[in-house]
Amino acid sequence: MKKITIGEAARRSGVKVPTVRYYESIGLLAAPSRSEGNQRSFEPADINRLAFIRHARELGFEIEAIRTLLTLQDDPHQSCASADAIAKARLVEVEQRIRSLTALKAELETMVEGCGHGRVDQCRVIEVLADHGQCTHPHH
Amino acid sequence: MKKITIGEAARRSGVKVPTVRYYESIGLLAAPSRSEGNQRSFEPADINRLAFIRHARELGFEIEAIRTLLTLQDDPHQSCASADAIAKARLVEVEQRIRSLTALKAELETMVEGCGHGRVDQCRVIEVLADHGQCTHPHH
DNA sequence: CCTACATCCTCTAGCGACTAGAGGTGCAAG
DNA sequence: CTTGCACCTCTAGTCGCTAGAGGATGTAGG
Repeated sequence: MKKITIGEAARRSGVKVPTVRYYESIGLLAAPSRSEGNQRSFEPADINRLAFIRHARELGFEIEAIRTLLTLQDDPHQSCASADAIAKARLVEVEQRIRSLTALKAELETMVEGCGHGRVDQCRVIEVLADHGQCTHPHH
Repeated sequence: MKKITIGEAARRSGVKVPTVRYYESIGLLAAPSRSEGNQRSFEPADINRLAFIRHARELGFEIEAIRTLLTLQDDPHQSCASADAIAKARLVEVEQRIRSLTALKAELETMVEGCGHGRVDQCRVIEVLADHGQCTHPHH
């Protein structure tokens, strides 16, 4: 058995060292065995689990959603309906967020374009912020 | 002078009561005068300021950016270059975020579509999460 | 074997922008 | 006068880490 230190686990999974310890502390990752000198010694499976978590985090899944996804992964004979539901919910969130950010972008563009680069009292950025009624797009 | 209570200030500005107190505590809003019984009494100008803050927050500006925007608003003879720069920076952020979310959306769609609604060991959602190499889009 | 240095350990506190709750006071209507 | 809501302050919690203190371990070179 080659021992994988936390540093190497971090490098291989792309999760930072303190974050690995954090995941262990919240029970997302099982506590690994320890060396004589009390240092963590990870298994290859832990690296996979960390990579899974990292990827899910990059996709914006919350820790609790990931916890559910991981329990599903741990028991591959279950129905994947929950995984499907979680992913679908996340998709809806992302679509909503894109819509709202797109409206926002239009708003910001109007602000920036309208700015005459003069003094504040003619500045459209400040003006639009002060008066919501000037919003051209129903972003909120 | 009609006194505006914190509750009415909240209703009129769309900022929640505890959040109004929070803004005061971090110096975003000047501490208002108090009634005999130590209750806050706001001016109409405070409502405008709160509405400004709320709108800026909805547009995703950070508190420190809003602090700068507010000092600009307080002195309308200044150049609006800073306001312009802040808005432009925010626009760049928003555009970046939209791009990344759009890639994410494609990823999630692939996951959800591929899901045969069977057991976990055939589930594409879990599979893709476990193996970053299966990502079709360079979202991260 | 000793030293230097990177890496590891635990623990606590901090980030942003609030939000929730405890425990108490003020105020207007019935 | 009492009911009941709105107000007050203060502390602690949220999420997902991140930073730092202060110390122990592991490894490579001399």
